[in-house]
Amino acid sequence: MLGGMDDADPQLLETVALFAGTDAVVRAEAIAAGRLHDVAPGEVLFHQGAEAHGFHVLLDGRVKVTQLTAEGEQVLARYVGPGEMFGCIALFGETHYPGSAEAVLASRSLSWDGPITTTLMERHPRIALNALHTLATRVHELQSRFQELATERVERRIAHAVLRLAHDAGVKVAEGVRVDFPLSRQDLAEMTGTTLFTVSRVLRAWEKAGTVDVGRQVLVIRRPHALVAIANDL
Amino acid sequence: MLGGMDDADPQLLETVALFAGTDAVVRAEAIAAGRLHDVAPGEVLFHQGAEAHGFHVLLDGRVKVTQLTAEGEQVLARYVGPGEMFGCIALFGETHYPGSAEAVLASRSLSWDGPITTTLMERHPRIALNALHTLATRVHELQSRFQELATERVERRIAHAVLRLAHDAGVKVAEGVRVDFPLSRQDLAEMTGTTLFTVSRVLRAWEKAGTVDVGRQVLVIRRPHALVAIANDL
DNA sequence: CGCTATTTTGAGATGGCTCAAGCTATGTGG
DNA sequence: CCACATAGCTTGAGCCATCTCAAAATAGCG
Repeated sequence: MLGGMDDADPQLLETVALFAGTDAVVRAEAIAAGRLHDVAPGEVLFHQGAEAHGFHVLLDGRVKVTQLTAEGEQVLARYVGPGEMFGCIALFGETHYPGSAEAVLASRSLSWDGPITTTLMERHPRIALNALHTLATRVHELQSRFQELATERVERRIAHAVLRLAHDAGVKVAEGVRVDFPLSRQDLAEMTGTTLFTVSRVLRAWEKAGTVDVGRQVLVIRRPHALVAIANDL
Repeated sequence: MLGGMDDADPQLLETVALFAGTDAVVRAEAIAAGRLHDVAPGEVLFHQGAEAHGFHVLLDGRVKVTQLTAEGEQVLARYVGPGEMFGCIALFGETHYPGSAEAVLASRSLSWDGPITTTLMERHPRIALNALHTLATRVHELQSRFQELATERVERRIAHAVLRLAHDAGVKVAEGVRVDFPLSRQDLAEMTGTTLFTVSRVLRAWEKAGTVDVGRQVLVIRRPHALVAIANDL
């Protein structure tokens, strides 16, 4: 973790949705005003309940955002990929982070504190509109997940979660598509509102049917269309 | 439903969060650019799947936003109260409404189409920042509901839903706090991911314990603290 | 090569769903 | 003003998807 951004690559934000439609000068200004963080897998970027000190964009790697309940149960809010923003709820809404962010791969992020973010957006409304677009998409996705949890059985929910992971974090390999970061049964359970035991049974059944290959924290989707069929209850 | 806003009350938007911190001239400009809609209970403001034709602010009344699944099950996304915006996901994110909006009381709303909204926000970044604040709060609330659905049993979830309704749409009456619009067992079931039968049993049990009074589409909370105890599993 | 975290599998318990039947406010037309 | 229709609600009984808990197997790591 380090500050001092004078030597930073000016192209860092070129493919970041938040800065879409802004010109290079604005992006350079933003890079200069931000702080760059480098974290190793397992390192925590911020803790649930901590006072929000910034708003982040992930440049590289993968970050997992979780929420812990009062009873000690954990829920996995989402995995953040390169180019996505995170830790933004605290900044625009609450004053404290509603969840924790932990790197699951070596990651690099750029962050800005509240006043800087506000100034940036006031001067460049396009950035605020981009952020609105992203948050609107997030609300929509959360509503879909809520609907799934409210109306679908476990197997379908897991199928949806796996398809989403394949789409957002899948890399092509010989046998199909592999999720590009370590993913345990527990993680999948926390995403879909079930237990690691049930996830294990479901994945095992899929493996026997030749739909996926599973290993320790490894998931390879062999036949995506079979999962689509399960997800859509065909 | 009517357009032509020349005779509209210039104070219409004074207490609307989206316009907080803007001056009267800007609000007058916004009112002039918007369309006013009057709807009776049961009337639909927009249908799920329809192309988004606008972004709305509720001035008076109460609107229910629902989503229908491919299998025909319904989920209740939220109730919208005076001063809140709705139908905004479609505008900033998707191009079609992800849900339907139906008035549950006589209601009045003001709406703007996409280009007007964008122009307004580009000229007055404060409005975009206010919208960001609102959407961030929505994401946070949705995450809480998701967490509840994923980790809590039915009775606690219903208690949370009822407390939220009392807070957002409660009016003081002699016996306690009444939810100020017609609310069926089915509605509560669609909010909490359960069935109307289970909701009926739970409310009945609470009534016997003196915690609430229930009737046809009527709900009065007599002892909020008892519900808080249930919601927090004390 | 042993330690530890992860995963698998089994057996039993159960919360909440399903479906059927009856009940009761509320509104409506005669 | 009453009989009736209707939408909303209650209650019961049986079932089953999923959870719980225990124990063993496996894989990776130091």
